[in-house]
Amino acid sequence: MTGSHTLVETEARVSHRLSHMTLDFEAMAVTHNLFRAASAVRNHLERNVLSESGLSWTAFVVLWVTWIWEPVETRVVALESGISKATLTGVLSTLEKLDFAVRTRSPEDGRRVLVTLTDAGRALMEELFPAFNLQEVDLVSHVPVENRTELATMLRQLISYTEQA
Amino acid sequence: MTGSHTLVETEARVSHRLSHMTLDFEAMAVTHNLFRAASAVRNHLERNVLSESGLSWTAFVVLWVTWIWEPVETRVVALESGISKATLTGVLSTLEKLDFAVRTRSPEDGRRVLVTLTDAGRALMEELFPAFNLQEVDLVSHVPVENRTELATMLRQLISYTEQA
DNA sequence: TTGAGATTGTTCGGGTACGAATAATATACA
DNA sequence: TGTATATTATTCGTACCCGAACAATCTCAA
Repeated sequence: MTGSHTLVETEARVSHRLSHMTLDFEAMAVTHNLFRAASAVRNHLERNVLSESGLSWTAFVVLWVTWIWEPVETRVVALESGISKATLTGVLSTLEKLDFAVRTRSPEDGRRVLVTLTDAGRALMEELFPAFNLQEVDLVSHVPVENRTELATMLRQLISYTEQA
Repeated sequence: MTGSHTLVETEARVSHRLSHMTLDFEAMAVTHNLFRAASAVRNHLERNVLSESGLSWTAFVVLWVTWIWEPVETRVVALESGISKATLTGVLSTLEKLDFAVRTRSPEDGRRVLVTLTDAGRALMEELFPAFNLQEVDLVSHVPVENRTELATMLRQLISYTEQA
């Protein structure tokens, strides 16, 4: 998953390609590992928890957000799920086809659409979420206990940068 | 980008939904922030560096990997880029159409395909990569200097879990 | 040397993923 | 009252994304 080359090898190669430029390898390592970790963890959870229920990663996240905040506007679901409105439209159509979620037009504002889970959707989440969390525990088991809170904090600091812009 | 709800609110809601179950909220916070950070940083870099060159995130990563290791087998490119072989086929077709990369069949092994950059591809990377790194520096500026190496290390620990499985 | 098994890249089908354009609805101001 | 402006979800076009099935190629033992 990480690839066959070490970070040191990669840095040496990059230095060679850009020996005339000043680069911040530490910043590079952080973003590089951030994406490797995210995709590795995501693929792992998709294969070990989500695949049997036929749910994609994004579909699960949307279901999760809805489960917590229902009834909730699509605008909020997209924001909380970290996807665009356009993407959400497609994912919601999938979830409606699978009979896990329902769209309702808001009575107060005709532009808004509210999302709710079906009973099947709620049942699925009650079964899936604990299994999901169990895998998450496994996943972070390689990070020393005393560092986990700090890791979450630093990740949040990364997020905070993009928010202000 | 983070959404309108705080982590504390979310935890309270989740507790309410699953009050009868034991959950590890710290593990949850780590993976949650991991994905938020990855997608936030990715979107930020796509908008601020990649958009003007018409390159997608994945196309850039593939180009980057090829740039460093060329000539390189597609199998390795896929592995290093963190995408599947199937996805790479499409991305490489895009890069060939844009005249940034070239596919060559390996002389020694008829199954293998080697990837190389065109002159245009190399020129693009020499221009793009420093700009990219500059943004990366900006991105990590909110993480205290003395913690950055540790952050990279912890992310690598997350990756290491999925490798063994 | 031939044929079973492994490896590699592509194709296929279905589902994200985004920005831009669009249609429907609501708001504000004249 | 009406009309410009803003806000919302959807549609559209293009590109990614994966697993599974596939065809081409290589390996190695009988």
